[in-house]
Amino acid sequence: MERQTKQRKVIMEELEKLSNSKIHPTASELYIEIRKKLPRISLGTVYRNLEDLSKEGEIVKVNCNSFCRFDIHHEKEKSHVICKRCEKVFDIKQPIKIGFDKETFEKETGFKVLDLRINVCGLCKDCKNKKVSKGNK
Amino acid sequence: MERQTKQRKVIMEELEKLSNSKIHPTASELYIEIRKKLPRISLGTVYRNLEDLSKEGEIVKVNCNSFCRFDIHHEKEKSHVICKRCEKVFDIKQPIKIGFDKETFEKETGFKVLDLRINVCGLCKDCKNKKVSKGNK
DNA sequence: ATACATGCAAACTTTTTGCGTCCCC
DNA sequence: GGGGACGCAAAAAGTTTGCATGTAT
Repeated sequence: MERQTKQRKVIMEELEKLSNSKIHPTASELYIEIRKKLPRISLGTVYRNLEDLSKEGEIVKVNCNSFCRFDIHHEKEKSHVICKRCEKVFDIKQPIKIGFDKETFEKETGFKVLDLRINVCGLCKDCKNKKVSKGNK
Repeated sequence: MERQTKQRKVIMEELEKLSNSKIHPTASELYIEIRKKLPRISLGTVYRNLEDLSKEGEIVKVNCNSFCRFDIHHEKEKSHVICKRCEKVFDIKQPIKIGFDKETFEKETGFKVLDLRINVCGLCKDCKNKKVSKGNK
């Protein structure tokens, strides 16, 4: 049903490659990378495809503070570690077990659960040790 | 240490009132509400205070898709239910239990954990039943 | 008194969109 | 061939910031 364009294919490939290297790029980081293969691709196309892929459940959009990062969709309940300062996203080794019964919740609330996100927010090793005055981001 | 201004006080009061009514406003929704009490307050002030309060751990900033919503900080591990379509944030009654050992994680990774967020993403009762064509948001 | 917060408006960043063209099915 | 996707550029939306002024301590 979705048209398989050159652009869409390369976007998926690059995101997959980066995600496998534990890098979860922003739209523009991915755009820069993809331009090495498709120099005429537009940022709008990257955004449009990432949005579609995310709606289809092919990839995961992780909301950081000022922008989003993207990850390929391995499992339904993948957790992400997010640094509040540099806004990088890291993976977590083993999945976090959570006591949540989707069926009961849906029945009780009428809410349709599409996915569960566990975000561990804090400061990464690099940012933790940087001194910060009030002004810093 | 933090200066107790009229603005800051009212922002906190209003957010508390709304949160207690299970409403988790965006910055501009809160701004509109606050202007009823402080007509000359600026949106910049609302943003500045929300940012500070969030850094101090007084409130929680919940990243939805296109903007953020705010909630007063009750517990360290409060979960939020987020509708992907209307981007409203709902509370969840009982806390979700999760198998995550902060100390071990910090020791293993060097990451400093500030808080844990469980986001249940999906479609709320109202949005679930609305027909959507590809164009819709 | 003075340092910090505010109001205002302009700027910035990220993301979305309209439109004419291209190309996948 | 036709409709959906693309490139381009402009716009939108949310958030941040510089500066002069006001105000909490």
